Amino acid sequence: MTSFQEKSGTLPVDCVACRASIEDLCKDCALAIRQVLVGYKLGDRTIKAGDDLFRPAEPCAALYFIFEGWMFLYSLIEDGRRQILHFALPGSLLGLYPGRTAIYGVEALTNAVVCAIPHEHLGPLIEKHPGIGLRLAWTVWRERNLAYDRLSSIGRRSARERVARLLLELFVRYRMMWPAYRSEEMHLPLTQEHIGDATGMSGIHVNRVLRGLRNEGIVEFHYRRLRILNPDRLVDIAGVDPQTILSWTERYPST
Amino acid sequence: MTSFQEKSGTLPVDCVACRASIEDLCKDCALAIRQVLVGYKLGDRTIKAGDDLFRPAEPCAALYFIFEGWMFLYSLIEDGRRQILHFALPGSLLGLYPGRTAIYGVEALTNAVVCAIPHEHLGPLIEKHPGIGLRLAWTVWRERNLAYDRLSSIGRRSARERVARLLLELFVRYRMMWPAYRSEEMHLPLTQEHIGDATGMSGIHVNRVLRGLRNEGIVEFHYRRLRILNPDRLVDIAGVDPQTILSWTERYPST
DNA sequence: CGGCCGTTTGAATGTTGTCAAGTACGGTGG
DNA sequence: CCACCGTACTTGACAACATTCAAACGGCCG
Repeated sequence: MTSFQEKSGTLPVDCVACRASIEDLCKDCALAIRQVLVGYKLGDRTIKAGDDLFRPAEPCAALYFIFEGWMFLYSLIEDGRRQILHFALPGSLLGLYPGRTAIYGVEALTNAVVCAIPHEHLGPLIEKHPGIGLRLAWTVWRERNLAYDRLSSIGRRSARERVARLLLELFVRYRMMWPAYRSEEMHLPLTQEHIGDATGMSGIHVNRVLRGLRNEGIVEFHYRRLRILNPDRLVDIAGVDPQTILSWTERYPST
Repeated sequence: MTSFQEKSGTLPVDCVACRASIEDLCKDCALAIRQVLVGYKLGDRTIKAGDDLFRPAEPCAALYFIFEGWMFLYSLIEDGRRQILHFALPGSLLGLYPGRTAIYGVEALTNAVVCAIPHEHLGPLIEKHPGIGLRLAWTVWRERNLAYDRLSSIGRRSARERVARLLLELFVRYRMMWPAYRSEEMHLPLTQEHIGDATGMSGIHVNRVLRGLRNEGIVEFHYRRLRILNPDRLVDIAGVDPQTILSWTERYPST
């Protein structure tokens, strides 16, 4: 049984300096608004790799932002098979809307830190700062679009194309967060099983596809290390247009 | 080239009485807020069955609500294959956020009427009525959850289960709109091709699956007429829990 | 060094897609 | 009312793709 009340206490997140969580909500808001958010926050929480923030069908009492670490949303079916719905990087929004039980679970891939805003603070927060409501909607909207992208990939593309698309997505989203490291290599904390569960295929077949991509000098993924050898070919195989790739990383339009 | 300026003129939607479009945003808002929306509206537009409201990659200049008719969101890939992302019934939200080109297209399955709120009116509207921002976020959140449901279905379930789930979803969502007709029969304006494009399978295989379901006395779908013969079995095959089914139809929590 | 987890590979099986041909429905014009 | 036409549905045979099962290998950590 997980409860957001058990705050870590040891790791107070600095909301004002926080690059990750608040970016989409408050990039061009006055610094003041960030400080406002601090007032509505409940506390922070750390989750160990492999643990759940919440499980499927478990009530979820707060709105979370990931401050640090990788997590993923998943759903389970009766026979134990799992579908990964979304990989959540720092800045992702995690549980919205009070009194509802989540239809999916959230598990940490690495050790992670999330900050929580209790649902009952949400109404007052938005009354005071209406702009945040629209930004919230925009953040969810983006996640919805990403889900739609994945839907086309899984529904209409071959195993090879699906794997290529997922690796590309994770690479692009990761690199946006640390643009300083302009490397074609990254630490990707997944197993081939995870990739299979995210792309709707068996882990074993993921392996075969990866071998193919490696032999052709396109990408290498081995023991949680991803190397993009031929970015252009990868984009080509993934079959996503540049427009769409941009949409994975775009920020709230500052008018 | 479609443009929202070409208002129908012939069919002014009555926003105050409108059951469909505004329900989620304003169910327990004062009637006054509905009247406010009228002021922010641009006009209405009719779309003939088979026509697009907008095409993939086409800029989308307004926020639309479906007032009447069935539509669907789709994306296309190079070789012409299509993935249907979502079937939109009256009340669905259609294009959010300014200056962006949609990554998908929207086509009408039946003749349809939508009402449009220009993006530039959105900011002022929400400044004045902050509650609407949160409701907007909630609406999008629901669509995101629905997309996640579909993702598990397509990614992890057999053809038979996927078809069952889709028919169940459409039936449940449809019946919520007209609860008066408590019939197990409905007009479902799709071809088997549509079902295939939505479930990630070929139209031909959809046919085989439907034959199976018909032979077992579970559902009949023939020339746009859907009949649920054995609801319990259908839910069972679709493999969705009652909790999830409820989430497809739930409304904004009135606190 | 041993054990464990994740990866790698092969062979057999199964599900779904493709191709090709035929059939039924529903609307239109005579 | 009927003949006609186009679209959608139906069916079978075959091929392609992905899954499953089983076994071995590899890195990593105690």
